[in-house]
Amino acid sequence: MSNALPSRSENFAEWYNQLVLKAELADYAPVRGCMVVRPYGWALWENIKDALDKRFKETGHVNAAFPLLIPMSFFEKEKEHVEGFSPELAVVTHGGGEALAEPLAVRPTSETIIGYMYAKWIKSWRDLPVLINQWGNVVRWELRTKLFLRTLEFYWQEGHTAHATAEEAEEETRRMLDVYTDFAINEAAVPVVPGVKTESEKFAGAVRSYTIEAMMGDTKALQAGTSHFLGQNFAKAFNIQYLDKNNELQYVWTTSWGLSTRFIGAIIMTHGDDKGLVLPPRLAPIQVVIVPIYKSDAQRAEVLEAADRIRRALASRFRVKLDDRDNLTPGYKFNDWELRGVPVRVEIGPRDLAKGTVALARRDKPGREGKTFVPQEGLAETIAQLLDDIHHSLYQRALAFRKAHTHEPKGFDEFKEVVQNGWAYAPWCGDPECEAHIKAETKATTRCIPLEGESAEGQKCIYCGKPAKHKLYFARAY
RNA sequence: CGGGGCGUAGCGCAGUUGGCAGCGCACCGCGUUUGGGACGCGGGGGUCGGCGGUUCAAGUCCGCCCGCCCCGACCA
Repeated sequence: MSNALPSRSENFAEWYNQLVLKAELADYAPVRGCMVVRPYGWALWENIKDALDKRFKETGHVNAAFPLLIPMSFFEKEKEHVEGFSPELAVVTHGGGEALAEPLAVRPTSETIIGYMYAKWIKSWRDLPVLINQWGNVVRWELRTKLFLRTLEFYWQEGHTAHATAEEAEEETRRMLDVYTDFAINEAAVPVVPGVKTESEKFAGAVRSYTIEAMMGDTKALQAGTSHFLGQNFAKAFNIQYLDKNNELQYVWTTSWGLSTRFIGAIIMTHGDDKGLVLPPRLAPIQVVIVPIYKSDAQRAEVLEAADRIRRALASRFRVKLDDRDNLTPGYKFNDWELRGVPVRVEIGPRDLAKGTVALARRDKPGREGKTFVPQEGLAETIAQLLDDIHHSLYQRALAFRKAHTHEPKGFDEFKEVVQNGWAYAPWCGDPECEAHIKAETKATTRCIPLEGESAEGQKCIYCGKPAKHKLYFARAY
């Protein structure tokens, strides 16, 4: 048990850090707050990327790439945007050995440079809508960092669209929120609450921000994806104008939406257990690992041959790995693959050769409990069903966890109590000052006003007692 | 930036009153093992975070600096 992780209940933060390192998802880079995404972590990101990219294309978007360096002056054009982002900009002041005439910001997000380009490209109502997404990296000089959840540099996609009308832009904003919700639930098995951010929690420069909020294994909330209706703020800042059908000059309406490598953190903290990662089957880099078991050299040859035959038979349907490392015992490999979160493990040994079976172990039920013996005949179909079953039970388990830790406190005393270990769903007056007091007293922030929430009609603010405007979720958050 | 912890082999650490730089794991070789974290024997590997000082002698004492991690304020 030399590689044992701390348990989640004893130290969740430490469990998380060690798990990321030991499962070889990422490692600390030489620069504070930066991480190296290792091949296993990147493979997971690639699967996230593929699943999202497919959805973006299906909803009419195309990919492009905008530059990493942005003239500093661009950030001064939108008032809220500059206030929001200036403190965390990394700035390039020198190039080619000389001081630059104008410093360049390393992009923290690309609304400004894309806005600048859209102003060039958009002239007519016929040019609209513009539906572009970019996969890339951004830099934000955060004070306090954590692997995947908040690093100085992170990878993400950012969609930027321009529309003729507010209605169309709003519709786009909501459509992409739906895409994220669908992705979270149906690919990552992560239950999320889609909703609207309050004024104080919205994106710097947005009219309205939407979010998907997920509950982590320690009951804290994580903003797992965002979609912003930017109104005409950036259009006016960057002069993105077009002539409408009546030959009148109009500003466009824009949106932006993003999901980052932070989502990997969401997956880890939603599904992981004390033995390590539990990866959702549809995103797992390795869906099935085959562990051969043998004693003598003769057995080894026989078992490996059968194991490889099984690998080939499964390879067309699943991402499969045969663990033929000869210097490790099966017991070690079982633990190793459980740490790495592989959803299904196939064990094949001499006894199976004789009987035409394999042992099948499911990661969501670790140890001997999740192990069954099944015929080799029809194995692919058995595994397909098992992966599907694992996906659904992971989702249901996480959903049940969230429900069990979501409360509707009667008064503020109870509110303070429940947000120490869960979410509070409570009425609120809508006053940012009241929101700030709640945060100061409890560390809980407003997460979102759920799209499918209850009316706050006739209810009183959980904090100040004034008439409530919304019923929303409060939680301590990452 | 405030509080805490730490910097010695790839990782985790020990190093007493200043006196040959060590242990466990990992790694390499050989052999035996292999159905829930195997074992024996033999090996390789060091700018003790950096700079300066005290001393015959510094991982150890003194000063300065740097870096990382954790907890807070800020944030996807």
